[in-house]
Amino acid sequence: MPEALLPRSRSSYHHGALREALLQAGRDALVSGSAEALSLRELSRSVGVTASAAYQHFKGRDELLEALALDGFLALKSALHAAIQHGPRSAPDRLGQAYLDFARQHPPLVALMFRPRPKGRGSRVALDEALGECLAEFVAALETGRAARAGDPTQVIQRAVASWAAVHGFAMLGACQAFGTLDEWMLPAAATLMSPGRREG
Amino acid sequence: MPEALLPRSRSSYHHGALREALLQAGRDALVSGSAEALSLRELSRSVGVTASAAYQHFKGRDELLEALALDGFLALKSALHAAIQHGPRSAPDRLGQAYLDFARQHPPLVALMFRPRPKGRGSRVALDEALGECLAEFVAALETGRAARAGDPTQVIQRAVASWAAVHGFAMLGACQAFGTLDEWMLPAAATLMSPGRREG
DNA sequence: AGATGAACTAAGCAACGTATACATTCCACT
DNA sequence: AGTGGAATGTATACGTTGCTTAGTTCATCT
Repeated sequence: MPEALLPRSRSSYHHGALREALLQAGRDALVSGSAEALSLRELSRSVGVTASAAYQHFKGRDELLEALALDGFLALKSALHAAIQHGPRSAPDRLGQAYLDFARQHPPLVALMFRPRPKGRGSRVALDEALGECLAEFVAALETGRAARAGDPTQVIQRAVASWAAVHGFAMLGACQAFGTLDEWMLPAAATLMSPGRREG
Repeated sequence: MPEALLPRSRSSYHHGALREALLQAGRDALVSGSAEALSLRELSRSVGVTASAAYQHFKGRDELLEALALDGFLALKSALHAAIQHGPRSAPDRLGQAYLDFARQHPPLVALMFRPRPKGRGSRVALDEALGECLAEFVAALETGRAARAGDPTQVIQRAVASWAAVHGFAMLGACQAFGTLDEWMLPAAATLMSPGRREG
């Protein structure tokens, strides 16, 4: 645990980095528990602070969850970016694998990131931005293949979203443990969908 | 509202069909609100009964949610079954369309149905059964094409799950309103993924 | 008629999210 | 250095939630 997230001194009145400490506690909680079970009071308690203190940094529980979701998208983007840089197999394959790994390692986080949005909330621009950056990684992965470069830009994006949807579907079905764990054939099937230029056997 | 869901008489002590009334109230609540926001107390209140009464029919809130999820899977199965029976275009296309329609019409329900399962809960056999019946509809849709019949059974199922994952991914990305609404190209792209024998222009 | 068990009510507990009022600490200006 | 205001924390309280326990009413069976 980085020192910066601890109170500056044992008896310090001010925490010093409460917002980040709360987010870190939230990340930790999301490793094993669902976002629904995440309690603002318990988070505050775990960092040694009153519940009301959290309201200095978040408008409420929902805004904290939104911050955690944004955090998750940034982490996902990093993971995808790292995956397509180098390694065996094709870039789309590596991207898909990285996506499924991420989803398998943080199921509650992914559920939080992609939960249905309440009707007319237009205030999620930061989330949409991060979403766009993730899409850019899909585009980048597809553009490493020469075939994809031929299509016009909108078609490239369309293919990127299709790829995203495919791996995301596998990730979600895997997370809810439909059909046991899909591990045996999930990965090859997902890879198949990820590479639109080829067909399986 | 069917008469069977109403109390037998105005001053009746016993409700008479409380379990189904609670489920119906839950379905109604899931039309506009998330499962997280669903309150057992408010549900009971809305059907004119004390909260404790619900515990005669469900072990707790979670079991009620599970019953609603099961209900959702049965509804989904019916929708898929009806879709592949007849209509224009191919059966897989119709199935995919029906799936996306269902997801768009009941986003909170779908989120509940496919939420990540808590680790070692083995008591969801009914849910797994309904899941299997939905998968059967995907298999049936794919088997209307002659190409799919050639593969061995495990490969057919693999293709069915791949199709499911593809449309499900689109449904989820659509539900969380990534990229605005994906309507413009979501459907054709999804249809592309659903029909593994063809490729888009 | 009397008993038995299912379905409900009443009352109460701990925990939650949130709002308000107050206390403390830090920063910037003089 | 001293001071005032903003930032950041505490204390407390309100209403709601899930759930438990103990009592009440009803239907049914012998």
